[in-house]
Amino acid sequence: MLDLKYIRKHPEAVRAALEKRGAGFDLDRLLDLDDEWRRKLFTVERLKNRRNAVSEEIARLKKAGGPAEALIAEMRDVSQQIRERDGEIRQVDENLQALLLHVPNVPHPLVPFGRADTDNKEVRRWGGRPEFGFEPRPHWELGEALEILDFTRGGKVSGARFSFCRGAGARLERALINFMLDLHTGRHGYTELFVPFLVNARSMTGTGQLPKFAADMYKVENEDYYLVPTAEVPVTNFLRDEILDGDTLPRKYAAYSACFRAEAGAAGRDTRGLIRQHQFNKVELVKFTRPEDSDDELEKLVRDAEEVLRLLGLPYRTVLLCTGDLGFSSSRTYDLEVWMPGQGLYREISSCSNFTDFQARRANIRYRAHPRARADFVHTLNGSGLAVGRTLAAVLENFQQANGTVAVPEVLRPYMGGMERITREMERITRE
RNA sequence: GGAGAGAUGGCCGAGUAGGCUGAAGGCGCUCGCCUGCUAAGCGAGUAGAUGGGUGAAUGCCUGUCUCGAGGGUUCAAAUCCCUCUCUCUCCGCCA
Repeated sequence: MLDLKYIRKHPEAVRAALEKRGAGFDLDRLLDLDDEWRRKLFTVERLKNRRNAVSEEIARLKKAGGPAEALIAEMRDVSQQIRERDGEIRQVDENLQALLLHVPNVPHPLVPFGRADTDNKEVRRWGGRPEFGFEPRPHWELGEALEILDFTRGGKVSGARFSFCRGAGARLERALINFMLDLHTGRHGYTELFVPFLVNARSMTGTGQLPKFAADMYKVENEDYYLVPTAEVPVTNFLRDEILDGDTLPRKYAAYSACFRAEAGAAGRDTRGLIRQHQFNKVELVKFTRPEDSDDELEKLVRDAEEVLRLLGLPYRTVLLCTGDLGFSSSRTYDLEVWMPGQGLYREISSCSNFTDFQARRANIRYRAHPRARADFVHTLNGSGLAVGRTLAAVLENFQQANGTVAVPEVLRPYMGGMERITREMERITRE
């Protein structure tokens, strides 16, 4: 969330930022509530000051054996007034905080203005699109033909937007996860975390999913547990309510998790294949930095994610999101889009964002620049490194052969027991 | 799930016959002194949030709140009562 004091001091700057995002938000109502809250606070604090002073006086009188009845009677009345006014203030404050949690982050000055994803700016492009001597097929056709992806049984066992990986497909999924984690922890200096897949509402609020996007998530009935939509939530909240030593920054974590998304409002979109599932795997990168370092760290984060695609040999482009396409909590976001030959389009496979102090303020994550310095909010960043299901789909489509088999990218072979090619594999039958 | 114990400042840890304890003491940290170097020693300082005032500013002055969370009793609660959460120990159950 934004700093209320900042909003109070620079209401026009905030208004302009919200306008650029195309976010319809009633800033005046928030400012009015803030004003009301401060006025009421001021009056009740005067009463409390009086109560504190007289209470001391009463203690002194009683000790000296003097008469305190008149003062006690007066305080009875004052305390009653305080109770009433505290109630009013609390009401105003709750409304104010609730509203504040719905204000999105202010876009970074370098973010291009735009209304929709068509206004995003491509910043680089890597890899030639592979030439096929045949019509490349989409991954769901390849996967089903090879019997490594099974959407029909996913539907039977769970429902729409669920699937099974089988045999070499399951192995490939696992290989990708391990390859990504090994790369980021081994060469990019991230510390691996394995995280809870269920988190509480406080965590969901910390990273910005709640309260505004409750409909996008799965909640466990009768429990304060949500299924994580991304490892960003548990990893960022890993350091919630902590004060970090400035010397330990930046802190970089890589975490695999399953991700669960309700995909409310996506009815009819991407109904085929692995692109939009209710459950998918992802390796997430999260950084905690000093405010002055977050711009540079975002660039490095994007490079770390791109490295995965380069090593796999998957063509991609990097896109800077415009103001209108920016996520709620983000100040600046780069998307990586991988080339999908079977569908003839670039498809988002990673999203790397700088949240500045927006999440840190919600989750109360601070640091001290020096041991005596006052604690200040860190900046948080995160990015997919990468979405595993979509990566698997991209591998199938980019490495498909004329005969319907799929070559295994060089870097994955050690993770696949040396397998060089995925062919249709019959169920193994063990005989006694 | 059953029984018991606990939750205090960056950390550890005092504080229950309610008032002068926002909080002893220690550790850590910062500054200064001392020291050939290191270690030790000496002195001072060191919670957070928020309102108001003031300043060009690092700030300074002042009020309020915070001893797991919420509620209650009282003129007054870290201290009494209720509810909840979490942690630890034992038992049960389980991967």
